[in-house]
Amino acid sequence: MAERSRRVTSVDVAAEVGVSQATVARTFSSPHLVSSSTRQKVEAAAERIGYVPNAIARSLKSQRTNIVGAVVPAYGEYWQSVLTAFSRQLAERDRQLLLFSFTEPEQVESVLTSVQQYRLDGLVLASATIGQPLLAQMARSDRPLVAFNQPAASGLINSVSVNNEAGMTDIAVHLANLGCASILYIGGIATTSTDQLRYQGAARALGQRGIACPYLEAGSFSYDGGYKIAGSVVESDVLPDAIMVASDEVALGLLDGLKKAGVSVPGEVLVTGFDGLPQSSWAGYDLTTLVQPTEVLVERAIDLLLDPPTGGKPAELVVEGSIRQGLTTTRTDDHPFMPSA
Amino acid sequence: MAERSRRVTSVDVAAEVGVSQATVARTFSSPHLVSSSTRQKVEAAAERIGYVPNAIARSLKSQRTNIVGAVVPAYGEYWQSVLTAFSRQLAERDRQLLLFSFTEPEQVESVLTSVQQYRLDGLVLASATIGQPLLAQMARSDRPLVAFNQPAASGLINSVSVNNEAGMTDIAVHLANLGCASILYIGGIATTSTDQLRYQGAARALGQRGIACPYLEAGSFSYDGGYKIAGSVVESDVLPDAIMVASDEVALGLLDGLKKAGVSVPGEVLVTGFDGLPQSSWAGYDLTTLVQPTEVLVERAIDLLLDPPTGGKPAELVVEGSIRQGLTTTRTDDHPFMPSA
DNA sequence: GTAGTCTATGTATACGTAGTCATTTCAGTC
DNA sequence: GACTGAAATGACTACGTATACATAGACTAC
Repeated sequence: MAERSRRVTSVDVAAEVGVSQATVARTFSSPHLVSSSTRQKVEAAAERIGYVPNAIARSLKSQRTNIVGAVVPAYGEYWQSVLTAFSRQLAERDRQLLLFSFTEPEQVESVLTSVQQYRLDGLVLASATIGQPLLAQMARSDRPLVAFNQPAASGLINSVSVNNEAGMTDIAVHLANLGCASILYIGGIATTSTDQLRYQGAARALGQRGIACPYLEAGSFSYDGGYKIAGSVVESDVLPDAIMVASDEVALGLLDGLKKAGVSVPGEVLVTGFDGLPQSSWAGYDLTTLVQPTEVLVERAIDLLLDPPTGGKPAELVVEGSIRQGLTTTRTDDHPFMPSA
Repeated sequence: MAERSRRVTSVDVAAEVGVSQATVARTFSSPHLVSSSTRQKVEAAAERIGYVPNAIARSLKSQRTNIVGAVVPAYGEYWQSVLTAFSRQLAERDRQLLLFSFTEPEQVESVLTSVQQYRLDGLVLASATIGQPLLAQMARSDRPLVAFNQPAASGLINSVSVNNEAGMTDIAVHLANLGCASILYIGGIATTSTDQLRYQGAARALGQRGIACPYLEAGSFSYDGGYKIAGSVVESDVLPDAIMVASDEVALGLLDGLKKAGVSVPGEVLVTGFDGLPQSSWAGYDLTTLVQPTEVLVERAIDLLLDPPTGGKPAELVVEGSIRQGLTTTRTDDHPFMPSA
């Protein structure tokens, strides 16, 4: 009692019950190999002396950690929701999530070297800002790898994405059907593949209908980016009929920026987003947006991690989103443009 | 080439360079014990044959994982921001974050048994819904434990919290100084210590000024909780001068609910929150709230985890928040009550 | 020249478990 | 009652590293 007791191991339990260490180990890792009578004795003894299996030792021996890593940007409403979905769904499959977050794209490289030290069962790369060279390097790893909503990774490693192009096309068609004749597109960061695909989806659909679609860059995928760029939009002589924004968070900033500038939505201009954040459906915004099927995307990604397809080219999963219509594209009577007029 | 090469270990590097395995290990874990010439040779060889230290084996031997666990609710804007802060600050200290999220309070117990298997360097318990019995059980663990914003844990394990009571007092005084004579308090979940402390801070300060402060429970700490309870508030015959809400997320829901009901804020009623979420300062809401110093709180928590105070009673850190005044408590001319009138 | 000190390295072992192989137990059958 | 196959268990080793201990050399100080 005077001395702090040593760590309790499976050997201690074995001694307590009078069986071998192997039997104790089997009781916890493959119970079906142990007779029910010994199993009960072992479990009782473990409980009594406070034995808890050591996952570190198990991982070393079995070469499996039951842990999945995720490299995710530290900021952004969208990534936070993705993270939550991963954590929850992994827990349902008895896996844990080891989080590697980063604030600057330059940090990713050093993060990845850190990642390699843990022999994780798999790794999710979730960011639009991991460059192709780095991806190619990671692809040589023998661990399952999945790029999440990072279209640039296609062909290099397994990837799961929402259909960015088709999604934005849906929104564009929606706006065109409402009679919009002039549409401004606000992107996040023009160099990201996500941004490019979404813009292409919009531009192509609108081009076919003879509608121009100038591109304006917010400079980030943040609320502030959208709020600030509202100023530039208002300064121009004439407002477009509608503004398509590359992401919900930017769109929410834009909405507030427009409101402050005295521009009415949807009265003077329609606004749309992309992602389907919870906040977008908050009554204060009620943004029309393309809802990403995040739960499905995450489920597919985890599938790819836990039993990866063998051989051949990397999988390239694309899942369709669905449009959610909000007040920001609900036509009102005083709307300046009338398709049938 | 035909055969898949084996995993590369420190033994392989040792053979390549012509030194012992111990020297290779020292090169990576205690470089100062190795001469710079050998170190360079070892590092070069490691790079050449693709050696990466195995953190699992290191952890098993050294009894340190360099990983901190966090038990956090899966939902809620506030917890997501806390999580991000932890992940980022831990990365700065060369630690990783293993995430254990849960959706129902009942899950916590099973999560904790899972947690024990990983011999983590420390564990953050961040939720208002972990009961005292469970805490007492965890307190017997030999690993550093910190309760984050969970006042009920005081005395049982190390804890770090914002000063809930003083913070809400500040808000109450702020409202009283604006001349509010009738104030309604909307709590999240009445049984949580967080909720209780915040209400006490409000009720005491207002009581001293002869202002009643009825308590209404939203039933959750969510946006929806606030949105729905707006209905109950509006139904009552007379609106209070102000509504104090226990958390920002609930307050944002309430604001939208009031707006939908046609109640003007701050025209007809003032509204305040607690937490200081980014969304609260979005122009669409501009909520008066008590801003938690999250970065500081997280820093203190990590300090307690990484070098825990020895002996004595558990530490009980309380950090002061600061009020941020927004439009929701900015008096307008058409305000129904006038303190000097 | 010798004792002492310090640095750099090697040897050997332990961390706690899973799984391979061998051995024992046992129920079932002719 | 001997044989058979399956079920249950035990002995042993490997997973890849960190570190205590020992040792060899280089250097200082008398």
